[in-house]
Amino acid sequence: MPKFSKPKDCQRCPYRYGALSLLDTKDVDHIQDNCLIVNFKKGETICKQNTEVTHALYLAKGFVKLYIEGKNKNLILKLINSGNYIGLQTLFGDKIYRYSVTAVEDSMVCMINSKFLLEMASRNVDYLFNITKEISLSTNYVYKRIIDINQKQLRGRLADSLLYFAETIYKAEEFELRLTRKELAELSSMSMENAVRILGEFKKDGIIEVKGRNIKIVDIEILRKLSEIG
Amino acid sequence: MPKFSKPKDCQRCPYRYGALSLLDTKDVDHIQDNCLIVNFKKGETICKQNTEVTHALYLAKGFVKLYIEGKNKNLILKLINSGNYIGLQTLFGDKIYRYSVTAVEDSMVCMINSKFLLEMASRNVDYLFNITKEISLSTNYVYKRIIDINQKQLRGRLADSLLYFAETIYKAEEFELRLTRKELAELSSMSMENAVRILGEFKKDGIIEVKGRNIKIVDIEILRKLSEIG
DNA sequence: AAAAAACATTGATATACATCAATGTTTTTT
DNA sequence: AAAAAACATTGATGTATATCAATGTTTTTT
Repeated sequence: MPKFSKPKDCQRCPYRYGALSLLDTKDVDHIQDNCLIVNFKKGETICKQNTEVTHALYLAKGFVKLYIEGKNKNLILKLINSGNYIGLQTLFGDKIYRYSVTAVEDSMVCMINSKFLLEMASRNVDYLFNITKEISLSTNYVYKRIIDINQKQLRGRLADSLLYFAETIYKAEEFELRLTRKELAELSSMSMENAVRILGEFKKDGIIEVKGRNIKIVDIEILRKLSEIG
Repeated sequence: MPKFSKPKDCQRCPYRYGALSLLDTKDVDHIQDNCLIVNFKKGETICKQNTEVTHALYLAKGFVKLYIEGKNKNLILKLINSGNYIGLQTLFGDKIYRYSVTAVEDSMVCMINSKFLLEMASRNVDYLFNITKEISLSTNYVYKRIIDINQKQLRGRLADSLLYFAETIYKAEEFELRLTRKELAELSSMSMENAVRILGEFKKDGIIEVKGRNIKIVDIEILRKLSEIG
């Protein structure tokens, strides 16, 4: 079960949001007053699709997956590392979560009263500008995803996922995938069986090395090519 | 070929953007100074995927399609009626169009220098707030599209498109579809042949009436059900 | 008004992918 | 340490959908 606590000192918090520097001391203190720290254990749900948005969610520590729940299967839209807000656009849109977020690893989330955050944003142009930028970039990413899902086939999509890990999530060509095969499949928009099969193919072809959840990318250029041809 | 002209009086323009009222007279005049009106004929490209964003595009008059160009086929993400900005998030993101926009009907577009618009937005919180809201809502829409494409099958997706026309675009259950069958297919993420086939099925089942590009929805409830079950 | 081009329709065929099924491996629980 | 549950792998089968092909209709061009 999630454990709650109040933040002590946001100003000097090692996990604090970069753009907090755009606010003056008083506003940061206000955030602190309107914030609750919640700790989630691996597998716990941080927010649930179709429910009302009452707080802005800032991922201070941990690793989470953001996914859309479909009838039979889910689609993992992105993985989020610490130091980022989770889905800002829901705050400004119609205030209903379009997705669910679950902790892939134990995570610490700062929940900031959304009404308060909006009010504060509407007083601080620089801060709002920064948020708008983030929303925009994340929208661009969804544009990329939608066309990849729509047009690439299995190999191209799995290559995309592997590149996503190497270039965006782990920033390394060797990493321990912290996802199950099923989750890898949900990220790549395919069945779990096919994710396994193609992982095997890539391994056989010497593009990657796989040992359980440890993956090493041997030939990233081929992956890039596979991603490109789709 | 597009015809250029300078706006005469944005303040009293019948096609002007609703949120212009959030700006003072001086800023509206500034917009006017930094704006160019361009008329596009049906079929002409308004902006092209992967090119640099230099202007904000406001659709004053007309009807356009916004689509992502893939290798073999395109995906129409949305249709845009007059009175709306076209893809605001590109202004705040990395300034590269993630999509192309083409006039479905003759259209009049106000092109506002993007640097100027950003500068002005960063001085007018209310205006920026309004823009952020629009970006957010449009992102939510893409979230919906991505899951529909990913999980629904042909019938469900075509039902979605028909409901989109009836509820959002034409706001009527009888309308002249201003798209070709190929475009309808690109909007519904399927082959043109299947779009035709399923349209035929729906007709045979008495759900819609079709005569060329004229469509009348007879039983919208069944469409809603088809959309829901996917 | 004729010719050309674009658009629309329908059936037959091919295929990428999911689903099903059986079995093995690892992790968690008791 | 044993049992149960979750996770992973591989092959066989089924199916939704794209592609191919042929033909008809409408629109545009000359």
